[in-house]
Amino acid sequence: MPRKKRNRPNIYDIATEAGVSISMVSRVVNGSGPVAEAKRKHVMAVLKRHDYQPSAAARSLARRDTNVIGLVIGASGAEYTQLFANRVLEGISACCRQVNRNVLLLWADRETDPAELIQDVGASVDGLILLDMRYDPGLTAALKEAGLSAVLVNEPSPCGDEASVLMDNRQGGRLAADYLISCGHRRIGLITGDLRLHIGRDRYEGAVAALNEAGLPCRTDWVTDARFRPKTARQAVRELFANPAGERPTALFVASDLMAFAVLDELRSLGLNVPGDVSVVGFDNSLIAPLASPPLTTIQQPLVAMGKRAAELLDEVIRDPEAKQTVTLPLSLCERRSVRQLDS
Amino acid sequence: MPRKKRNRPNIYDIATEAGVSISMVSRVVNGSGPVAEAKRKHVMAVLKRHDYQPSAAARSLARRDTNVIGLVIGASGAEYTQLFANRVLEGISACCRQVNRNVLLLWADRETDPAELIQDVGASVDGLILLDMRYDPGLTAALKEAGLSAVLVNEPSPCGDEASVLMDNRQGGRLAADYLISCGHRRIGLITGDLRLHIGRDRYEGAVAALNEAGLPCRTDWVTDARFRPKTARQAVRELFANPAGERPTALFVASDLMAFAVLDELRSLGLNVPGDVSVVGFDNSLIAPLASPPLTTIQQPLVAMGKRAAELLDEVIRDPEAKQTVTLPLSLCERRSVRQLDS
DNA sequence: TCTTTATCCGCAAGCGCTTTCAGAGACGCC
DNA sequence: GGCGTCTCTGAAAGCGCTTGCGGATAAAGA
Repeated sequence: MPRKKRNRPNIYDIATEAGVSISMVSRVVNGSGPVAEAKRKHVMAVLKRHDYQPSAAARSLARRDTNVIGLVIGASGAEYTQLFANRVLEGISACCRQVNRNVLLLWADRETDPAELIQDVGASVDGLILLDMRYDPGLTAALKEAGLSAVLVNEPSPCGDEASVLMDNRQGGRLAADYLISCGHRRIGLITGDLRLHIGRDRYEGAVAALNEAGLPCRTDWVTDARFRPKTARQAVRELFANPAGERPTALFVASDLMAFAVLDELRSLGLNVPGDVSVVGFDNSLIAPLASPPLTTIQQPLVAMGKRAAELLDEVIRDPEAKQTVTLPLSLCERRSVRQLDS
Repeated sequence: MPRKKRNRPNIYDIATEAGVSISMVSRVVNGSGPVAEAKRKHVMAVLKRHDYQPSAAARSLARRDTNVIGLVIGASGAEYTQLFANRVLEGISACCRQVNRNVLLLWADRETDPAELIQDVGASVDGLILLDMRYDPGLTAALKEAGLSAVLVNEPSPCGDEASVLMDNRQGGRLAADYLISCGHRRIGLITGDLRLHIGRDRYEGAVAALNEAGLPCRTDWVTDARFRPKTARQAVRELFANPAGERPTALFVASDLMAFAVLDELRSLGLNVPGDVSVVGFDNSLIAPLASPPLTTIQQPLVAMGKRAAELLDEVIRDPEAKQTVTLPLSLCERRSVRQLDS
């Protein structure tokens, strides 16, 4: 281990060269305390000249904070969950860069105990953003124990113990159904995600609400809980369109792109044309949506915005632990070519 | 800003309670220096009892290192590049966790100047892993300037200035072609990535080499440089199969899953069955591969392994900057259902 | 018993920065 | 001219940990 780079100038070097005390330099660097304008300029110049960069370690030690937040990415979902994680991360990163905060990456695979993880890194971060972690009461305890603030992303905090940022799945579901309705569809089928999960339930309820408000009955034989599983979704389609005699939906709202993808494929193999014979709108606007055939109209998650907001929120909560709140971001519609305008 | 959690016990607390000096505690914690076994045990017990966790900041300051590595993720590629980043990240994370090192996340969007970024974080990391960053000579300079070691992932270091971990695209291309050949295919078409990029070129050359070794001519009218663009790949397919009279390939090697996806779709709309009429193998084994219809046989990138290796390599390089080397990892075949065994 | 070595241990000097506190000028006022 | 009042500035005390070095203590050789 090389002893030290020791090339970087420290605060003493700067102070000496500028002919002032280190306190002076510190104040200039941090813009704290009163400093005569002339002197400030002068020190500033020396600072620039040397590309002075205060030692993060020393600063942390003196300030008793770290200027670092931890981002723990849960591996709760399947791979495609992580597909979303990226965008969120992008938002977080952008925000942190602005306020000059660093983000520590914590990967929580299935075996890692969240509490343990928190304890491990507790000393090296000011706060945590928990992404796609299944909530667990022990978590709140661990956080308190470590004296850390946290914000949950994509997971509500049951007792309001933590701040959280969510997307409005209900509104998303409503959006999808409303869109279909506005395109003239009256016979709309629902292939939902797992109704035992708030995420699946909300999307479903939103859609149903929209349907009801439009005076459209929600036929129970046209809704299937496919549990977010593409295979199950496929089967749902087969059942839905099995009977050539019976009445069929002209449009399907599918609660995830992944399922929608399978639905599209199944429809095709049934000889049904999309959007000619049946329209479909998905949910997520994941990377695969534009790749589908036809490109999938879907509901777009505000991923980057969620990341940004989470970072901001964490900032607030670190400053004032009582400021915790939960913010819910709206989704939007991303039109592509899987929905047909009915001109009836 | 709350003054301080100040609940965490520090080394003095431990020392006092154990009735020894802080040096003792430090030695026990770090397993350095000679310590009588009995005392060691005793101190250890106190340590456990309090869940003592040394302050990272203080330690960094004293040791003049940070125990943190930076992972800078370039946004060079499109979104789907980041799709891969995730897995690599998983590998890095796993490795770092083992050696108890932290990883700092640096997001380099298009506007961020790498050199500037390096200078910014230079003080807070011991080394850098550069993921999907286009190489640029200024980079080496910036690294040297900051006194940082680095390893490049997915990008060779032109002058060997940095360590790097790559995947063997050439071998991958060869693997794909060999597989097709072993399945009895003799008429094989190639839809390549951008041949001006090493990544596209290598995959192409590998395939050609395999073809040649099998005594199969590589018909120039059967290879198209589609530049990694799905649209262009589509068009290539149309041209390839336009003439019903002419001889057509029975199999296609497509240099990326994304293109392969488009190829599949185009073939379908041409009324061609996969794998009945034509077989296709992709490259990447991205998330979409299993979703294709039919599920895509493809070449699997050793993403997680690359991440692991990169982290290990960085460790070595930090320890001994002269130890830089470039390691190349092999790809493997991931069989699914888009290739047919010819029983001719 | 008296060195000599080996083995353990604690002292104290940092690491580079922040921040309190009190002192030093400068200024205006009575 | 003496005295508050301000405004700036520097000295110094940490923050919590590592580590070189010399002093104890114990074991061992003379």
